[in-house]
Amino acid sequence: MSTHAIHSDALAQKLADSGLRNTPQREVVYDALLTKRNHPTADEVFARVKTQLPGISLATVYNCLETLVQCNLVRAVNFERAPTRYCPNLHPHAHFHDETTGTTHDIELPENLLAKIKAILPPGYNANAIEITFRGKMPDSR
Amino acid sequence: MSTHAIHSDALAQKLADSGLRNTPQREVVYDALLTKRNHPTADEVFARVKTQLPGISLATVYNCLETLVQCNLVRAVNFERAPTRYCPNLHPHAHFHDETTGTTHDIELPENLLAKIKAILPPGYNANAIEITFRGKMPDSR
DNA sequence: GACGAAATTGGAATAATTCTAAAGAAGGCT
DNA sequence: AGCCTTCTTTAGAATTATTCCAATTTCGTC
Repeated sequence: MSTHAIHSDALAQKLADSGLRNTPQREVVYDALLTKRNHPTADEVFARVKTQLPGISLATVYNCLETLVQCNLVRAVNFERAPTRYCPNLHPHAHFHDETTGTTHDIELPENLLAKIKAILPPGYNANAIEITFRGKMPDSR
Repeated sequence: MSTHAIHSDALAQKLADSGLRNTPQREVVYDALLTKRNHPTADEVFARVKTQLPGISLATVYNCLETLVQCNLVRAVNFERAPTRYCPNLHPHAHFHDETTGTTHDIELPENLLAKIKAILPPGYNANAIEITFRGKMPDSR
């Protein structure tokens, strides 16, 4: 069984839950994110999936990514007006943006800290998403 | 002494610290942010300052806002590819983006919590900026 | 196998921001 | 005061990520 096929079941399931169809395009896009988890942009995903599905269009890549975000299989990560990046890590986590290399890295976010952060909201404020982003330098960015 | 003048001293000081000049354009842009602190976009700032300096250009508004950000007088706030908003609140704080109205609100961020958040970074990671953004619904957004 | 809905496609359109080159102000120096 | 250099502003063009559009294509269902 290929890596591709391993994930396609979970994908098909989530899509079905949302009343959406599974398609080759959605599979290769999702697979591209899972295979190399370095927060690619839509353009980068496009480049990757073209090798597997040469006829795919950039518009479709955008559509598929949006669909995956809607299904909660992928998170869209925005950083200071740079192109949106996509992240298949569903655990609660923050992002660290390395100024030197421009790369983005996941930072584990303990549940109890997440709770503490949510607790700073005044009563009545109801957050259904939190985004925490660091900018700075990493040990090995020379 | 006008509100305008009250702030222009601090502005002139910070600009001088960075080797930059004070100009009428920079003053009215900064004043526009201080007078109505509702996280305006560059376009909104442009609309405000035109009443005081009719000949000002949008490019200049962008330039001035960028200058104020460089001087650490203003923070640029980005939320999911929406136009950048500008915030003259220099205290450490998070942002809450109300899904219903599209408005952005400052949320006080206690120093010790900020320290705890920074502490999740692995050794060697050096953050010089943190951005924390909530998305959700506020009590009074009907 | 035909029908209707959903998905994909290429290209045009959008919109925030940045770039560019020229004109305008401002401070320093003699 | 006058000149020189540097910084700033300006208008408009350019850029670029993303979305929109209308026309196929695909797919599940009857």
